[in-house]
Amino acid sequence: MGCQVPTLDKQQVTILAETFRLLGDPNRLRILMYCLPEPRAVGDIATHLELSQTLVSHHLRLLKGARLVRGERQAKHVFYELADEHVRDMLHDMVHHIAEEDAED
Amino acid sequence: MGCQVPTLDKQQVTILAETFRLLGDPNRLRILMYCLPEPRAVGDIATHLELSQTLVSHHLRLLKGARLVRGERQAKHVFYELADEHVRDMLHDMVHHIAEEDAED
DNA sequence: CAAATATATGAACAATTGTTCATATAATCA
DNA sequence: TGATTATATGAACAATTGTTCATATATTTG
Repeated sequence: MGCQVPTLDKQQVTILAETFRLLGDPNRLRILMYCLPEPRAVGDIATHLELSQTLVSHHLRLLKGARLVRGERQAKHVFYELADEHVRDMLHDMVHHIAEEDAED
Repeated sequence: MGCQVPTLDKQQVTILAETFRLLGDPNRLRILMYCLPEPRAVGDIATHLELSQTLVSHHLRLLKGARLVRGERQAKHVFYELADEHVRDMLHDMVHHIAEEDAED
């Protein structure tokens, strides 16, 4: 038999859901994916994804609040990157699973 | 160097985000988690999670639409279970990562 | 210092979404 | 068949959320 998923109580599930919710917006997810390979400046993200600077800032604030991302100031620029390896692995796993599901049609 | 996450285009990211969005609601996620160990009837889910039957049905319809869950009728009851092993693994991985992130505080 | 560049913040609005209520469909049993 | 149980559906509403606009803060450079 496979691994057991530990049972989470109502509150823990809500916390987990909160993370999923943040990943659930296309633009926010695109921002995360773009920051995956290397730290990116806000303006760079906005230009590359064709989003307004304001919108990118708002989204980054939410992602930062959930510790999915962290930003480091270098002179006039603030570079954002994934907060840690767990977030990176998490995205990797999800993309992997989604890709495999698509392939099975 | 670690594994590379394949670059997804705008549309693919949107599809991925759609899955995350569905997992982003606490009640929907609780329903999924409850169906993780074994197939569950709608009424059972509603009772156990203290949600209205209507609400559970609505959520199950969305989850089913995204192929996260599938239902099988047995007489008067419809039993829902996770659609496949990918969904199961996906949830497992996510819970795993979230749990580890919490533990690092 | 003022000007310029890069990012952040707050208010406001449109659109989406979770939930409820009322009701319909499906299946079983008397 | 009609009655009962289990689930599904549709409309309506309240609340949340993504986005924009205007403006503020921070950093560098003249």
